Amino acid sequence: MGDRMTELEGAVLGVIWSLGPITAYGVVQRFAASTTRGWSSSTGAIYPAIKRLTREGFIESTPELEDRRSTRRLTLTEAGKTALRDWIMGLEDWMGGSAVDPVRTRMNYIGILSRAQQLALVEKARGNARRALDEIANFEPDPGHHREGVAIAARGVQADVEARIRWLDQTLALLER
Amino acid sequence: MGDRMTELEGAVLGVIWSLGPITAYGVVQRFAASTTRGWSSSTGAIYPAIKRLTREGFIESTPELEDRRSTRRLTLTEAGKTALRDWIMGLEDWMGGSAVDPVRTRMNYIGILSRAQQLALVEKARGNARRALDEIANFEPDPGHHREGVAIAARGVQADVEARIRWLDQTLALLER
DNA sequence: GGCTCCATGTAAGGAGTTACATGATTCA
DNA sequence: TGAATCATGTAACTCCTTACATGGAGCC
Repeated sequence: MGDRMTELEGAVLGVIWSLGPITAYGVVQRFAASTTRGWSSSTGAIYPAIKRLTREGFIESTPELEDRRSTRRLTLTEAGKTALRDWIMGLEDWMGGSAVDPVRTRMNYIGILSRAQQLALVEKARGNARRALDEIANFEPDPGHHREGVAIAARGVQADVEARIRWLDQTLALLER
Repeated sequence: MGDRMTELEGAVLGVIWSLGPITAYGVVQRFAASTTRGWSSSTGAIYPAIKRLTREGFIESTPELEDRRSTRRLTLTEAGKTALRDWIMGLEDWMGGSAVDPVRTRMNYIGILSRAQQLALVEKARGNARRALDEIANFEPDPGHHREGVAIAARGVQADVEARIRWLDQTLALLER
């Protein structure tokens, strides 16, 4: 792609690289199963993305002959691997600061709420975070060929959610005081 | 709005509530100045959002008479305040887990990189995070009428980025070993 | 035979991005 | 007077979401 790839396109290349040969449907399932909420997992996003990436020559699509569904197995071409590397290394300067987060965004404006509502909001957020942490703990990744990166990312998610819970606990103590 | 508001719309209501009366241009500047990267701050997103919210009756727009630019000061209507409260309290179950993050996403696929590239990536991410932390430390929020929420959100951002740096430090140690 | 899952797609609509256009005000 | 900033907006484009459509495979 002459211009930069979207996060979805990059992630699709990554999934095909680590889990491929895989069907487009499999890619969709993979996104749906992610513990990280916010991934689309909608066919209306992923199929067109795969089509674009195929058109660029990054994905090779070979039909499964023993299946009369129009099943096709996807793998990365050499150009696709290069594109994946470039996408990963093309981390922008602003990435790695704090991303937009729906909980923090809302927290800015809790002054408009009653104290009871504020407490309810923070407790709800903490409940959400705890549930997410459980989900992460129980999650076992697909047996892809390359586990190291997945394990590192998983620790990142965990550290993130744990820090959030500590923050919410402090906030709760502050508001209850 | 019959259907749910977007994050941008909610945040716009929040900014107008906490900083208003404020011009649309001022709202744009406020987003641009945010330490949280990922906010649009594009007129092509914010002006139409304000238009939608005005159409819904959430924003009142009064022309500034002593200014021949078409300057208008925005404030929230009562319906707008209710909508802001509903948006804040309408935190979905999945919010508060981990959001999509460009650094973590890429980390999943570092297996395709050489060890040198892996180290470069992690170091770059850590540099980004450190810079973000500095920016947060030096940031002083606008003197809005309601500081408590802003202070809480700021602590959240700080905790988030600090956790990220610890994670990246560990990852670096792991990869260098 | 019917239900569930596998598998691939498209159509309509909405929201955000980039880039452009226009003009007033302020300050050196 | 010229440049930077204040101030409002639109047009084209891209991508994502929701919803729908279609049909084969596997299992009870």
